[in-house]
This record gives sequence, C-alpha cells and structure tokens, in this order.
Amino acid sequence: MPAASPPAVTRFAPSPTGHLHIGGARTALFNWALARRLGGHFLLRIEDTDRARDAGPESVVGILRGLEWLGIDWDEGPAPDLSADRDPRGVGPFRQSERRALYDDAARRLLEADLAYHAFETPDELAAMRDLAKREKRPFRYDRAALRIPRAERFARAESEPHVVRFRAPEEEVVVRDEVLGEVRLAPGEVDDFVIVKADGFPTYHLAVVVDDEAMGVTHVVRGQEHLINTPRHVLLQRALGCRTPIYAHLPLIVSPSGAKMSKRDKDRTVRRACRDAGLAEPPPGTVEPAVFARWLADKNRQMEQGALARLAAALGVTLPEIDVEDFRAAGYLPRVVANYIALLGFSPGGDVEKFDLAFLAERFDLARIGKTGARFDYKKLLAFNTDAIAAMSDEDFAERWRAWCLEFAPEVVRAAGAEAGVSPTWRVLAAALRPRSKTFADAARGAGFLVTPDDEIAYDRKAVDKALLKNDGEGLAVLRDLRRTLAGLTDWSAPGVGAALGAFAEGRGVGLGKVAQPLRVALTGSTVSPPIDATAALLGRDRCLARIDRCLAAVDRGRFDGS
RNA sequence: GGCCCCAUCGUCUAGUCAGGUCCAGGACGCCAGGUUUUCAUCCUGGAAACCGGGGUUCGAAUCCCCGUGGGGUCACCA
Repeated sequence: MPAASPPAVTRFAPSPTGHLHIGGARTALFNWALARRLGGHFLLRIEDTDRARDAGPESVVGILRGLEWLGIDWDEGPAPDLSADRDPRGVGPFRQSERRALYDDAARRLLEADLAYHAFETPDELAAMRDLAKREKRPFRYDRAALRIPRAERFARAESEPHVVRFRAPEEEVVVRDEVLGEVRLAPGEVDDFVIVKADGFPTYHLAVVVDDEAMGVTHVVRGQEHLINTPRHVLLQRALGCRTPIYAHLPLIVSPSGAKMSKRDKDRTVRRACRDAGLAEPPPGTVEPAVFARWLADKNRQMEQGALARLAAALGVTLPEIDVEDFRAAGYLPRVVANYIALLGFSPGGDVEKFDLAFLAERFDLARIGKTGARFDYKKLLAFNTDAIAAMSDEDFAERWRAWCLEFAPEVVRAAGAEAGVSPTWRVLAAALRPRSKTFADAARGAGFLVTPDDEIAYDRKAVDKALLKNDGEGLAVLRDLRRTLAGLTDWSAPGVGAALGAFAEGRGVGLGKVAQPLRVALTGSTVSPPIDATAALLGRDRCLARIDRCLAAVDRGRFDGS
C-alpha cells in the first residue's frame, strides 16, 4: 500500500482577480511541475479574504481557464466548472472565505497566549502616524500603543469596539532557508507587530496563509520574490502557532521590457504614451468619458478600466502588451509555447536545452535550477518560439486549431472560407497556404484578409500599384490584361492548375514568374503581400478573380486606387 | 530613506555550489551575404558579456570583502 499521505504538496494560491497574470501562471507552472516531479499533490487555493475587493465567485473562472489553457491541472481545489471541489484528502474547502473558523481559532489561541493583542487605532490614525514617520525620515513601525492598555481592558473593549488583532512579534533574529536564495537573515526587531485579523473579522494574508498551509499539509511554498519579505513574518507565526515550516523557494521577478515589475499598468503606460505622442487632448468618440480620460492621462499611476483601455488603444491603432494569459491566447499564441517560454524565465534545465514541453518539466523540474536574477519578458523571443512551433505543426493540426481560434476571435475568416460547420476543403487550402508564413493565429487571420474583404471593396495600395502595374510604362498592366484573357479560358482552378497556367504564361512571355505574379497579386488583393499566388487565386475562385482583375483594371484606368 | 535580494553578450541564459578543460557556450534580437513568384521563412557568416576595486590562490566568471548599479518591500491588498 502507498503511504497514507502524499510526500509533497505544493499550491498555487491566487486572489480572485478574474485574470491569470503571466507571473502567476509561471508560479502555478513551477508549483505544478514540482508536485509532478515529486509525485505529490498540486492544489489550488483561492485567497479571497479581502471583502472590499471581492469580485464574486465568477472571478476565479478566468484563473481556472488560464491554467487549463496552459495545460496545468490540479489535484485539489475548485473544480474547473465550479461544481463540487476536488478534495481527495479532505483538506478543503479551498476558498479562504469559507475557512473563517480556522482563522478565528488561530487568532483566539494567539490572543489567549498573549502572542497577539487587540489594537484600536483607526486606519486614519495609523496613516497619520505613518505620515509623521515619513516626514521625520524614520521607518514607521507600530508603537505597540495598544499594549499600554491593561490586558483585561483590551479584551473588554474588543467586545464592543472596532479593532484589529496584531501579532506580538518576538524580537529575535529570523533565518529563512530558501532553496533559491540560500539563507536570508533578518535582524531582531525588524518584524513589526503586523495585523493578523482585520476590523471586519477576516484574517489578513499572513494569518490565512500560515493556517492553511499547515492545515492543507503544504510542504513546498514556491512563490514570487516579492513575497520574500513576508516570509519572516510567516515563520514567526508558524512558531507561535506550532505549525511546521514548509520548504521555501522564491522565484525571481518577471519584469517588462521597461524594466519594472510586469503588471497591468504596462497597458496604461503604452496607451498613455500613444495619447501623448498623438497629442490627443480628448478621447476619441465612443471610447471613454472625457473626464475619466483627463484624470487618467494626468495621473501616471491611474489605471483605466480594461474595456475602455482596449477601445482607446484600438482607436489609436496601438497594440496593448500581453500581460494576462488571456491576452496571449487572444493574440494567437500556442499554449504549449507560452508555457515553454515562461518556464524559461528564471529556470533553465541546463546545457543548451530550451525547447521542451510540460511532460519534460514534470520530469526534470528542479528548484536547484532556478536563477536569482529578475527576468525580462522578451516578446520577440516568445514570437520566435511560436513561429517555430507553427512551422513544425502539421497542416491538419494547424487547420483545426486555427479554426477553433478564429471561431472565437476572427469569425469573419471562418465565414469567408465557408468553414462554419467544420474544416472545409477551402479552409484546408487556406490554412495550408497561410501556415508557413504565420507567426501566430492572429497573424494568419490577418493574412486571410484578402478573402474576407468583398470583391468590390478592395483598396489598392498606391505603392503596390506603382511598383507592380505602372512602373516601366505600365508593363505590369499589360501583363495583367493579357493574363486576364488566359485566365478566363482556364478550367482547372485548383492551386496547381492556376500555378501551371501562370508558369506557362510567364514562360511564353519570356519573363520570370514574379513579373506575372505581382501584377495579379495587386489586382486580387490590393497589395504586394498575400499567400502564394496560385493558392490566392484558387481560394478566390474563377469568378471572383476575374471580377477583381476587371475592377482593378478599371480603377487604374480612372486613376482611383482607393477602390471607389 | 530603512530593511531584504540580486549582478555573465542588448535580452533569456549555460558555466558558479565541488577554482584550471572558458582568450566564456546556446537561444532571441541585431548586422552582412545567399535562397525564394510577394510576404514570411530558410541557409551561411559576423559583432556582442564575466559591473568596478581589493584580497585568497600556482591559477578566479567561479571563493571572501568593499564600492557601484538594479530590483523588491515598507497596508486593516495578496
């Protein structure tokens, strides 16, 4: 029989913000990988002790979706569909708001043992004390004023007055052993009497995390380095409560290309800069309230609501940086590529290995191979990885996955290729033509634009027309006119059929294929860029091709290149 | 500012724990050629780093100290 308790338990403990931040995704991935590697359990716990910011049960869905998309599964925690929790060991529930009794009990024990005490300062009073400390340039630390109130009186007042509970931090050196950083020491007195129970009766993060990690048997705590400074507090609390201290590993931060910790604010930064560059004094109509816009533009620390920000970005023609897992999904990246890339941020399997999958991580992940230095998120490298992955896909696989993506993010492409009911022959041709030249699904969807645009709405790129049609006394134009006649008599409109016809045509004129393909390409798509010309023509079909050629010829004759 | 952490090409990193095989390897990016019906690929080549200063040692990217630089954190958020 196997041992009664699993050898290792790791956890990912997000607060329910609704979105899975890319940094959180990496934390989850490493915790998952460690549990798999150790043959233990990976659990998910929702840290929703902040009533003020509680966004409801739905806000965990976005996080669960993000994890599922990446291919990260969990042994314990909320079910993906939010039905009954997965709880094989009976350590749930997994939402901290449902575990109040545990925290209340821990706080009561600390209070009774005099290891914690009631304090009655209001938030305003504390803020004033903090301001004063700042003005006098000394570090603020709660002065234990409440401890001057006799103990019995504190308990009595707590019955009727608003209060918090503070941990009575012992003045001793704290040494934290960290698998990544080694030993981290904090001098006696550096940990202050932090709050463990808020005025609304809910525990703070510090109390909840210590109580739950103990109750859930968590053996390894792998989290971002921004938590490093919290760890001494947790260790002290563990001692006071008689809890075990888990093995800690603090991950290096992921920073944005600008160098600061990667956050949603990067989106605001990007759009704000674009507004300034464009000299925008008022928001474009239909984007956001002018008053909100003005306040946001003036205050670089202010964040705009996501929807409004997206509309504003679209109006300005700027692309928002991807920050949440959902952003990467929408941008058309492959989940395994995103997982692979973020695993490389702060971790390396050693040697020259850098392309790998989740199975590899589950087998080879090792805390000893985590670096200490902050890692800059390199969008270009991610894109290169995604390009490689798409290039390595089979046409069939790409056709199916790309269709699924388009269904959600670019339905017009699916309609244009008549693939509403499933992968159609046309879709197969389109996907095969686009795959080798696509870096992302979104990139491929853009490439399908020529098929989506109605025949009579093609806009002709001025430079393309000059180069492919008008240059050398209308050389290209002449080719196009002759070509139209040839094409009109062509019966085989498959890509090979068109290709053969074009090849013969070019040979007959004694010119390279380029001299034929480019004029045709401009006529069919309005630009010099499209999938291979034979596929482009085949996809459009005979009638639409001839119509587009005629329209192009007429437009050039009239000198109207915008298609009007 | 206090405290804490960190420091190899522009970026992610291998090498550091067990000092010599490293005039430092790979990847992304960049530059120069080449292939290609457009685009995107692809191929070949190239430039590019051990933060500075002291030690220890026969020998240091690797160990120690100082400096400098960067980051994190200082909530009744997590």
